[in-house]
Amino acid sequence: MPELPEVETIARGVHERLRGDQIVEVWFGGHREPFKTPAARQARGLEGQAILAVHRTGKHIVCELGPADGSVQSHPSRKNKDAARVEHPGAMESNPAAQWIVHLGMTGRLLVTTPEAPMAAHTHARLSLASGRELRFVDPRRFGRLEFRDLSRSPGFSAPGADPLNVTAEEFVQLFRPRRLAIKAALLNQKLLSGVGNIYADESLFRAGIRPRRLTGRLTGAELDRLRLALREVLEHAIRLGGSSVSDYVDADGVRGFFQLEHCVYLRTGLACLRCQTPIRRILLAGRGTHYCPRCQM
DNA sequence: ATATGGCCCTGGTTGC
DNA sequence: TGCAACCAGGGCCATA
Repeated sequence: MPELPEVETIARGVHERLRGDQIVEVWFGGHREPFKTPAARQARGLEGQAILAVHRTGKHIVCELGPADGSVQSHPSRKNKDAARVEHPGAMESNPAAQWIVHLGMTGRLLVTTPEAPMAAHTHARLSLASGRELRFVDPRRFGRLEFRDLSRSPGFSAPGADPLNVTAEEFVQLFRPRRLAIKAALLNQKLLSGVGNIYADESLFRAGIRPRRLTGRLTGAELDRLRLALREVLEHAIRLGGSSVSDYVDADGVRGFFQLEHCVYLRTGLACLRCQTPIRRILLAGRGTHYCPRCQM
C-alpha cells in the first residue's frame, strides 16, 4: 500500500519526467465515479494545462498546473529536467492556476508510459501529453481518489497533519501527549501526522522499541523522541530504496521498490525477530494487522 | 475523545 | 481441479 515513501518516490518520478509537459487530451474510463471531482469537470480542467511541478503532501500526489507558456510544452528540454526542485522553487512553480490531486488508496498506480503500452486492467484515467507520452492512473481496488482544484476558486491542497519528515520534537510531543489512544492508532491518524500508514507505523514502533498498544499520553519524553527519530529514519531509508513493494506497488516507471527487504516486523508474523529471535507477534489494532516483537518492544 | 465496525472494491488465498 | 467464501485495509462514516 502506498504510504509516504512510495508516494514520494512516485511524485519525484513524475516530476522529473513530466515537468514542463502539457496535457493535450484526457480520457476517463470506468462506470462509477470514484473521484472527488466529477470526471467531466476534471477533464475540462486538465486539458491544455502545463504540468509545472509534482510533489507529495502527506499521501497525496499534487500536480501543480498552469497555462502553457509555449516555451517548454512540446519538447521539455533536458536542461530543465532537474532544474527546479523543492529547494529552489523556480518561476514555474510560483503561480499555479490549478491542481490535480491524486490519492492512490491501497492499490493505485500512477504510470508514465508510451501510448503504445498496453492498457493495464483497471486503468481509470489517461492523460495524453504534448511530448507524446501518457500519464495513467490504474487502481484495481478503486480506493484511490482524484481531485481537480481551480485555485482561483479554492485554496491549494494542504495536508491536515504534520509532515513526519520535518516535525519538530516540540510539535511531536504536543501532538501525542494530550491524547489517550494507542500510539499505533495515533500514528495512522492522518490529522496528526500525514503520510504514515500500516507498514511504517509498525516499523518505526519496532525501531523505537515501543509496543503498539501503549497509550500516547503515557509515553515518556525519551520514548516520544525515539519514535520521532525512528519514524524519520525509517521513512528516509525507505525513500532511498524506492519504497516498499508488498502488494503491487511500483513507481512511475513501473519499477518495484526494495524497502520490503528491510522490514523488521511488518508481515513477519511468527518469524524470528531480527534482533532477539523471539517470534514476531500479530494483533489487530484499529482494524489493522499490527506486528511487533514482544521482547524488543515494551 | 476514543473505539468499533461497516462500507467501498478486487485479487489472492483458503476451504470444501 | 473448480468454485465459492473469505479477507485485507486507507479513508470515511455512523454508532457506542
